[in-house]
Amino acid sequence: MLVATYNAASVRARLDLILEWLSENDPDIFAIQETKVEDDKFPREDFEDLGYHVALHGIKAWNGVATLSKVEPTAVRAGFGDGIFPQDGRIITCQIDGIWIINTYVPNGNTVGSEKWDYKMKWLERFALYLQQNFRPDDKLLWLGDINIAPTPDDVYDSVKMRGKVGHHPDEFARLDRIKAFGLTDLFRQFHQGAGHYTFWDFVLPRGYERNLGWRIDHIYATEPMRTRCIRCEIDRLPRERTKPSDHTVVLAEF
DNA sequence: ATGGTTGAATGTCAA
Repeated sequence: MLVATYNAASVRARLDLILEWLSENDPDIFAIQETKVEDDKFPREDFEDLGYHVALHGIKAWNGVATLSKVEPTAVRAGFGDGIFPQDGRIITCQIDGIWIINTYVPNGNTVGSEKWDYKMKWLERFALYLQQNFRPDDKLLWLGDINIAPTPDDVYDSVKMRGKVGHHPDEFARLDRIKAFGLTDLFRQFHQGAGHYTFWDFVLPRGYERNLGWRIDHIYATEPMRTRCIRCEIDRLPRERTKPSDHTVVLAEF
């Protein structure tokens, strides 16, 4: 089984790129973040034509998550399902072929100390609670998406410069540790060590991709029953090298 | 020193 995740930075702007990637790689599950489109405008048919079911939680203009799967998803839940936390297109959960798939677009946080930063902290705390209240560590479960945290010094191009900034801050590390304490493992680090493995390169930095000024902020986490079944986890840089790319690229895991 | 790019929407914000 092949599972992949991709922050598309607009699913419509990236439609041809995604359709080609799906045709070439034939994943069983493909999680998209930052779809930037309401559900009734999502290009559903293009994916259905390739044999995918589509589970959506989109809003107008920003955010938005979509989970595509060859096997029909069940128990689809958009948002945290508590009627309290904002339904802002950042989390969609479903069960696919007996495996829980939680696809998230974690808030960016903008700048440390801002209102958006506070929301990111609260969101991460809410997500830790969501795991504890809805799942067990011995469930077959994957958490994947744009996590918006580079958790170790190897996960960002200049850790000394970025430490204490948004995306590489101790308060983020602590909250991610608490989430992982549920029983989740970062699959990429099961197979690859060291610096330079990134999933996002900021458009703003001149020749940022060519100079590999990146961040590893798109992750796939697994509970123990899925970790032991994982045989491969890779970053595919090809989508980032295309014309009109997203600023992120695809991360994939095989089971 | 606060630049630079992209997408959605058409103001300007979010990333």
